[in-house]
Amino acid sequence: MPEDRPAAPLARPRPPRPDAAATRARLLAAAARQLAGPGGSGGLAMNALAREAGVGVGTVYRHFPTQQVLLEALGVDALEDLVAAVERATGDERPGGGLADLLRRALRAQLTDPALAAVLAAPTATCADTAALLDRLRAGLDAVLERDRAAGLVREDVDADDVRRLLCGLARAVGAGPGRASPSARYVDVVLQGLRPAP
Amino acid sequence: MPEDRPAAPLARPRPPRPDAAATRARLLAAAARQLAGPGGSGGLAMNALAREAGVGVGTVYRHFPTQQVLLEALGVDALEDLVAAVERATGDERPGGGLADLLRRALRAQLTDPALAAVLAAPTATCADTAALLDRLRAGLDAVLERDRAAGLVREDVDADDVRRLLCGLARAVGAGPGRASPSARYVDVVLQGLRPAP
Amino acid sequence: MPEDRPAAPLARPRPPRPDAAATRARLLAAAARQLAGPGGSGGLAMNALAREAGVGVGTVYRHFPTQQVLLEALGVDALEDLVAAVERATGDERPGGGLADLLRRALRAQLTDPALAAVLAAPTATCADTAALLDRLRAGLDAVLERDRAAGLVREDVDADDVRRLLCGLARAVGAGPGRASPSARYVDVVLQGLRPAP
Amino acid sequence: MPEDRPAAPLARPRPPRPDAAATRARLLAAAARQLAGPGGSGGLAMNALAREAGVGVGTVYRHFPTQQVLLEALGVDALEDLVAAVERATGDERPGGGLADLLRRALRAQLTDPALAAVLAAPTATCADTAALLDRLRAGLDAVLERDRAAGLVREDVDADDVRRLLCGLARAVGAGPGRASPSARYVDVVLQGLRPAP
DNA sequence: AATGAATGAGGGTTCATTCAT
DNA sequence: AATGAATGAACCCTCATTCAT
Repeated sequence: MPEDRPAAPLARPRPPRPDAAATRARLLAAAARQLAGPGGSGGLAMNALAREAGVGVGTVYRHFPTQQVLLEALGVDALEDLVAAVERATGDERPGGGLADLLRRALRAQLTDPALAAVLAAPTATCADTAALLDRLRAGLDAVLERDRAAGLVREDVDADDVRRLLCGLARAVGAGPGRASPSARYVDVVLQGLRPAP
Repeated sequence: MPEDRPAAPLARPRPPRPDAAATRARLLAAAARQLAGPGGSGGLAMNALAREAGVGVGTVYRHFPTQQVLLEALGVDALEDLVAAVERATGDERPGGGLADLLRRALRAQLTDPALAAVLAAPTATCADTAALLDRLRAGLDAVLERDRAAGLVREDVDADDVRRLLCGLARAVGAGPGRASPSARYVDVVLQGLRPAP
Repeated sequence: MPEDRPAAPLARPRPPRPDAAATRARLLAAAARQLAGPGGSGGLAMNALAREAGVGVGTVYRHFPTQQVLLEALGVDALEDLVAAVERATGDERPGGGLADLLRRALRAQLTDPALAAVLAAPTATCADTAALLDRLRAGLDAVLERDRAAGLVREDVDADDVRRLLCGLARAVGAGPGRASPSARYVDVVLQGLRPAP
Repeated sequence: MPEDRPAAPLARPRPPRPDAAATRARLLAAAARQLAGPGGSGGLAMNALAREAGVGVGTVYRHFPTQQVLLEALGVDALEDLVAAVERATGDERPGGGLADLLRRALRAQLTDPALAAVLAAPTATCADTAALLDRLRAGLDAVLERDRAAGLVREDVDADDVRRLLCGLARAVGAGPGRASPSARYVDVVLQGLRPAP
């Protein structure tokens, strides 16, 4: 078995040069700063980003041909975490425990990372990675819901996509006023209780 | 006849000339068209608005010095309707009935009129009118909540502003996916049930 | 007869303000300079034009929404002159005289004014004015050709559009080498002689 | 075995490595595709070219330090063919026959290969090869013209460079309208007849 | 009141070219 | 030789806003 041949050239786009990776990281950091940024604009202006990151515009475009691609790249880590949490919850046999936690975590993640909020709210993903993660998110949530539904803990008429949308709504509700920490627990509570089967 | 009175009675903004009123109406109509308009841009480009309404840009600025003012002017009618509904519900002695209706109505109004959604979500109103309406909205909602809370129908820890924010969240949830009619009833249901006191 | 009413509002886009007219003129002058310009680029960069003319970019776009519109505006005077000459030639009964003159004049005009060359070479006009002039050009040339053809002075198989295209070719031939004055007379000669019926 | 010879024989550009030759060929093919390519841009964007050819940009620059060099490299084959045809015509003793054929062929070649058109129209060649070919073209054409002039078949005042320029003009005339096949024969005819001595 | 010309910041994008690996 | 990351000037265009008429 030639375990030591230089690289696995299997359609894997080749390991990025280290300097390119560094640039990419700097760009992502700058973009995150900008997105959360003090202007509050939430915009992802490519030129501004280049300036902020101290690179030429072309470099931004080389790494992220589209703002959408950039956005998804920004959100992908948080999304991965979230998916991992969902899949962990899937493994849990006991009904009821997981969902509350997931909602709380998802809300917190959206508030922390606006890019995640944007990705969750966007109708469709551009990057294959993101799309795959969103699929896993849905599948995992559906599994959790199914389990809890079977235990009579969740309404019949709510599926994973409803949960995703309600999560977007939660983030918005929290964002629509002053105070970010205090209300979010209550709002999650409201939705959680609302997800139970009608008495 | 006081033909020579130098100015209008103080602070009362002289009744607008009929043609100015017509212009204003045309502007609002054009703006509404644009906001809902095709392209889904949702933007309120002043120049485009002027063109669409058949006036000069300057005229737009004369009527609406700020985009925020324009936005509030656009949303004010729907907001008035909503406030009226809330105040009607206030008059109703029977607990429990009004809130569901109000939520449904408010959600529908937001989906119909993006300007209302924006006004409800905005932290602060610029125009005195809007601010007053928002105050009345809060007062009315608080009254309704208080009544229902007293009847044990609503959680203790939710006030009018929470309801406003949750309404914004509802609009977002509906907007974050395909299908606008079907899910909205369910989502309102979820929130309504979630607003009840924990069992 | 109310001869003195302020203006004839007949779908005429209203007399431009004098200052706007001046700006427009400055823009056209700058554009002509640029087109002939030392960079030899022949480009019509809107930003560069704005800089050269000392106005903001927006102003350029206000006057000329498209580079094509600008180009046609640049060439329209020369085109009008040419059309006038053609139509004058049309009035001339004597066969044979006019065509030589027209070709010479058209070539000279193209060499003087690159915008005219571009307009003549372009497949289609964007502005109604230009299109109308091109139509008149064709009609006039066809009349001249018909007259001369009837007198046995011009080949049967050549029409106005062929003449237009050959004129573009002449301009190119002159431009494809050093010396602009001397060869052009000869080249026109060649084409003129070539347009006669084969012996 | 001279394993240690420091460099290739002076000024003779060492026979290219076979893989380099292949790369070069791929680049030329890709460039030709681009130049004729859809979008009709006719541009020779180096980056796009590299992508299309599946090499890095650097490689493009290694092979063709300038766009001009690339252009000449692209056109050189067609130019060689043309020169060969001219020199064959030179060998022909009979006056009159060759020129018509050469013009037709040259026009066709330009329409087929935009790079040839560009090279013929360009004031000066950058590459020695191209320059040499252009010299041979001129010499050959002059020989043909001289022969035909002696036979009274060609005007006195036209030389090889005029023919080159008229050829550029022909290509332009053909290109300045719809229909590429039909008019070109006629246009060549016009020029051919125009090149005869005035009657 | 109304007009619309002018402004110019700013965001989007492309592309020739250089250079470290 | 080859690579491709990085650069940044230059263009494109939109739009909020001001101001003289």
